[in-house]
Amino acid sequence: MTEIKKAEEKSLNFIEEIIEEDLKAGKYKTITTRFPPEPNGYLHIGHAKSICLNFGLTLKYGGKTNLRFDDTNPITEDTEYVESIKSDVQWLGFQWANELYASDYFEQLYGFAVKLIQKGLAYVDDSTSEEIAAQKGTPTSPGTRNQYAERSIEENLRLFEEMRAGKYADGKKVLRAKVDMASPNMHFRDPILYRIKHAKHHRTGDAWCIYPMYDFAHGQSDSIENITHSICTLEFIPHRPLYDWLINQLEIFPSHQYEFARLNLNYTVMSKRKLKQLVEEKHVTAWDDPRMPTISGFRRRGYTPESIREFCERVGVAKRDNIIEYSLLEFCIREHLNKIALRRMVVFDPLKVTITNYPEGEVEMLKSEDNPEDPEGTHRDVPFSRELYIEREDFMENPPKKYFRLAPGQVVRLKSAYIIRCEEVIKDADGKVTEVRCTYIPESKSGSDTSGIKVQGTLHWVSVAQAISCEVREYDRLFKVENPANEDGDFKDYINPDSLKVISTAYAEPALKTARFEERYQFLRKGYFCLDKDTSEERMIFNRTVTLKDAWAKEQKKG
RNA sequence: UGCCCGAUAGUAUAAUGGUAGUACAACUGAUUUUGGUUCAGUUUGUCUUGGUUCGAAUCCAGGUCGGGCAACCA
Repeated sequence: MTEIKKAEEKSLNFIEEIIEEDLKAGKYKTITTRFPPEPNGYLHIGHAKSICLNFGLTLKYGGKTNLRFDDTNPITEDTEYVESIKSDVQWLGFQWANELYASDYFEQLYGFAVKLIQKGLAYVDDSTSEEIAAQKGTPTSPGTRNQYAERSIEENLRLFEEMRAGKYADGKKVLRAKVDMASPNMHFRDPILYRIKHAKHHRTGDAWCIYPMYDFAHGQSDSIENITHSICTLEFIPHRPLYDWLINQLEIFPSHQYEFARLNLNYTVMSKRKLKQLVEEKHVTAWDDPRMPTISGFRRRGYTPESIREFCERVGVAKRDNIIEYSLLEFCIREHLNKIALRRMVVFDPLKVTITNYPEGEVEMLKSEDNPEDPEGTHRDVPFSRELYIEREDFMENPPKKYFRLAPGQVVRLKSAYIIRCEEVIKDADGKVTEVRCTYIPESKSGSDTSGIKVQGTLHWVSVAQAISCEVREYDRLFKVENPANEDGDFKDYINPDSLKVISTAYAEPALKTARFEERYQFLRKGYFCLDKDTSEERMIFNRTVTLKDAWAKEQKKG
């Protein structure tokens, strides 16, 4: 047998390399990761990358992944977000080992803080936030410590207890770690551990009026859960020394933090704050507006979990900043939908075609494949009659070169039906074409064509009498520029005003009468579509998930 | 002007001292009852300057460029 290396396995990303080394070295028998969202907004496609990474790792190497809500700021957090996050993670196809909350650990974290005070490594500071900021120094000049840092352990213990008891108003006191005010790492300059917030927490209610800061909650929660690999994004790199310092001083399970570059997508924004603004200021209809890069937005738009997972796989995991091209996402969804979508015909902008040699009142049912990619080869019946609609753009009175569609004297095939020839053009007083009269070639019937006629183009069509009127929503990029966050001024100035186009004149073939929400459709020559939740008993509404690749549009652009 | 992270085709991502590869995008062409799909092919890259080495994308040093860090946010 020849020693040709078999198609090389997919190379590992840097986190997988670390895990394989750890496992090989016997550092851990099994790994534990966590996905740690703050419930203060909906998840976006960037979170999807993190979800796929964290859950994917434990699926690959064996282990478990917790869903942990990082809910240490009661002001911004809400159960609505908790619910949306859970449903998004499950929709993506992942199941957490435990549903946990940083707020579950408040008592334990309080104990950690007491321990730190007892070790002389934390103190209560009465300074205002302005004073604290001023004393912090700048990245190029060291900070200075104030007199509160000299308080005795006993006094700190008493004061911290009083803070918890609600004796002080918001902002009057904070608990700070005593580390190094001269450190070049700003996070070491006596970071704040606890602050006072007399606010109702979505889970603990009024039980607490002091809340731990991120740095005193995240790493500790990781440790409590025995997280072996705590994976986060690049901006937390400078926090890592503090993460390690606290775990070390507290003498608790040594979780380790690893950082990767967050996902950015061009022509959109990827921050919860900005997405929230778009929702609150009504630039979009909701968090799940199909134009939003949220998981719920993509879901409503018609993206499948498989396609999002494939996308997250393809973008890779590394440490350099990146902006992924939207076309990769589109490739992933087309690839999946091409395999599973049911083919249907829908005319968006109808132009009436009368087949003058087809008997009036006659209706013929023609078979058309549900999906040519599907080996099962199921079909549905499509009615054909004397009066049809075709797409207005599929007819031109004076066509340019390489126009393969209908024109005076020209022939085209109607998909799954007959070849027709354009005989006559009817116009109104303004010269607008209102009807095209054609003849059909009876022996050109699809599947049993003996006409010998060669056509250049095939059109989609519907029979007027049986067609269903419906609405179609076409979406385009939300922003006009590749990276709105990087432009001068307000990112909202770069919103694409044409991101939504509503088509109310669409006519669908009758098979779509039984369209279902979970089903995916390809409207022939138009794109992939799904039923929108705004659909009512009276009217069906379809979202365009993505267009088909369009070589003709490209050709025209070259014009 | 302190500290930290990074730099491979248009965009991502491999190559872990030994032939710079893959995907998307772009472009040709073939097939096609979807101007879709599929297939075949083409173009395009190691930030820079030195050094180490038989050999450097990879190691070392200097530079350049990009990003992050001074919230009682996470």
